[in-house]
Amino acid sequence: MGASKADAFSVEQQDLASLSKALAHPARIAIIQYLMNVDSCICGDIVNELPLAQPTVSQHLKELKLAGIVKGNIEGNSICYCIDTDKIQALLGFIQSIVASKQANPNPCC
Amino acid sequence: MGASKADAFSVEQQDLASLSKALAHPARIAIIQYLMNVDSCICGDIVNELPLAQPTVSQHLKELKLAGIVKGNIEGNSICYCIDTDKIQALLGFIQSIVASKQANPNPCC
DNA sequence: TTTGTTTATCGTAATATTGCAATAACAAAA
DNA sequence: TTTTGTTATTGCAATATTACGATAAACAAA
Repeated sequence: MGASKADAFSVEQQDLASLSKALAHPARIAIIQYLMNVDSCICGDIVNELPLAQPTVSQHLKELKLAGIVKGNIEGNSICYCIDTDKIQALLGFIQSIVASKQANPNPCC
Repeated sequence: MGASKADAFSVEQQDLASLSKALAHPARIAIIQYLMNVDSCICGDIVNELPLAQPTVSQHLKELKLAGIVKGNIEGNSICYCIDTDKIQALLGFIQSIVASKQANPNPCC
């Protein structure tokens, strides 16, 4: 036996896990931080910013795109990548609810 | 060659990725949701709530504990697990900043 | 001490992720 | 058309994760 019993969980649980997984690599965090700073969205030089080869960066971008955290526009020769906040709001809401529930209800023991 | 070039990234990027990785499995999302609902923190029956065997649940709990998202107190025979919001605040801040930066700065192209 | 209950650890098989060289795909420029 | 620049895809090796049976460890209650 081995991996992936994910189907036994709710769609919401799977979605939150997928979004988290998209953020679960330092290179993908770095890509997001870069996209936040650049703001002019003249991406394409993301490869130069990261200590990784071009195919690896492309693969990480693909995962971010698939998770709906980033979207890309073809812009002539190169591609313009930007942050997409639609999907990530669900994860934001979940993490906010964790913090809020703890504040509203300080645990009796720990 | 293969996996793990994580050392090439900043500590902050690694920390955010680690926190995200801890959330990157539906079982661990389910555990957190359960701990939020129970609020009396009489854990231990988490195993009955999940479609997974006891060693697997124990392993997921260990990962959450290691990431600092959950902490456990020995309570006589069983163990009382609760949510720990200390570490997760960093991830909350990061995701908030993603959404905020996009609102403050709607991209020119996508 | 023995028994039962509860959680952790070990060992291992199945599967997923990561990283990159090689190469393809494609648009723009020459 | 050929060349150049840019991003995607393929294939594969290295490594990490997931899941669980077996077993250990810890402790309460007989």
